[in-house]
Amino acid sequence: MITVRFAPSPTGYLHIGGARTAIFNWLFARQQNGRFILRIEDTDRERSGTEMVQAIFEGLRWLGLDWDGDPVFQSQRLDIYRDYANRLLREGKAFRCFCSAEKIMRQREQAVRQKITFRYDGTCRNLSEEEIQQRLERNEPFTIRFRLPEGDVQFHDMLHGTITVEQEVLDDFIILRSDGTPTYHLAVVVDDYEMGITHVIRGDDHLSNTPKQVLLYEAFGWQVPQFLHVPLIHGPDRRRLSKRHGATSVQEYRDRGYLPEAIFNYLALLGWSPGTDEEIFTREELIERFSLDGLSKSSAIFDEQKLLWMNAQHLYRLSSAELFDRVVPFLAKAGLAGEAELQQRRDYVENILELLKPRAKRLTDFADQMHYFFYEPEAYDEKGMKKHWKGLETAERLDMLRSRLAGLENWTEAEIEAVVRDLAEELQISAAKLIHPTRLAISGRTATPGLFEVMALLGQDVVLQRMKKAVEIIKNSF
RNA sequence: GGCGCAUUCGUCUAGUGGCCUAGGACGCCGGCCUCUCACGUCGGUAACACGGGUUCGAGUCCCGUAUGCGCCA
Repeated sequence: MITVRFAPSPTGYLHIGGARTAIFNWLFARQQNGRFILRIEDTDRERSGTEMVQAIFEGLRWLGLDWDGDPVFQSQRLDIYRDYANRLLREGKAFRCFCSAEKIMRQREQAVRQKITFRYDGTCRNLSEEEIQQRLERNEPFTIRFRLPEGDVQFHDMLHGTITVEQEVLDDFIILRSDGTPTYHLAVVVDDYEMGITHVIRGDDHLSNTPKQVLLYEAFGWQVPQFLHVPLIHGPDRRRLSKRHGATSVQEYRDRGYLPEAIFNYLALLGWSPGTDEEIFTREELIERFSLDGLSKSSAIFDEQKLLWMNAQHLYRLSSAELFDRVVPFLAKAGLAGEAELQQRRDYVENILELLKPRAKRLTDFADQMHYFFYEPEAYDEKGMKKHWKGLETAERLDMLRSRLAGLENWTEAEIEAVVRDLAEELQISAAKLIHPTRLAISGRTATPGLFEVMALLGQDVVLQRMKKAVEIIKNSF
């Protein structure tokens, strides 16, 4: 059985790039009936507050990425890493290094100045037993360094193929810091081994680190997992996606009215292709279609335009009942109406939603477009007034239409339309000459869903009242 | 600076030596539909980084250069 993992560090939000890596792992696990485990890499953090971790969980849950078993916290495994470091020490595959951080820093700076690559010079590589004992007794702080073996390092990456790194570019790297905490390389190898990870699917920013990890696997005598390094996501300026590019956390997109299924779909297709022309997929379809060999090797730029389009696609596919549940919090937040009132008028709201659905791209688009379904217009589109309310004859026509509508017994879309079109014919004008002024009168806007649908939904009383008010306004403006 | 990885329309991508006068999608532009706005639909715009090879034939294989990204930080 395959086992994969997603191993974020708790930053207080789920990063878009991390989310995509998680999606690839999850898709692979679910398709293979394998396991998808979560590991929180919180050793480097001074403080990894529970809120920071909760934010990650929340983001994953929102995207529908459920994980198997309990998450593993590196911060609770410090003793384990120390034990493994000591094991390498005992076996002579690692050694204590008493060089101070300051000394190493100086050497590094000097290397930079001389434009040469810094490598640890091996000062403590072969200290005598006595010297080590003496310095230990003096309580000198030390790090544990891995003793770099002879020979080049080679490993296989499922995407990139065989990668060879010459021994010269590596050095005796630190695996345990002087404060007893592990470095990334040690922790990741120990954890992946203990968690039984079979496939390490992660961002290719880790590709350069992999040789060191392979060396550790070999030193421990463990089988190396399958590696697969996926390319990173970049911003429009081709740099690695970061805060500078605006929203980078899934939470921000959620708050901006994006659907989790749309983010999921978009991210899955960013760096992966099903090999066909289809683009809109549900999570289930993606599980079915996903394949590691559809992954692309080059980095992809995050294109919010396309995400927006995809969001609209998923929005449109939602039933009005589903849409209702999703959009209510946004309507309430925008102050359109309280959640209780919206629930009470559920049928009415769902009908409105149905009309607005093909016109919305985000959940946040609805509140504004729904305003006139809840409140009488206080202002009218200025350009619209100039264009559609010019002249007293408009008021006369509107008034005529109003009284005819008042006599309508069956307030339905079809009946309303018949009244409007008949009147237009009688007056020998185009129906548009009635439609546009009326639209402005009842919505205050020039752009709405089909007028007759809107009128039918609004109800006879409301429509007549608004038309009456508009007639007055037009008359008074002359 | 060293090393690693990458390079097809503005963007996401299809393409695994002849099916490629390079396909799809987003965006943009235009037409249709139409009561407006959207949706939808039809059409257009636009790319194999460059230079050498290999081959009867290269977007596809090899080498180099350039550029970008990443790691060492």
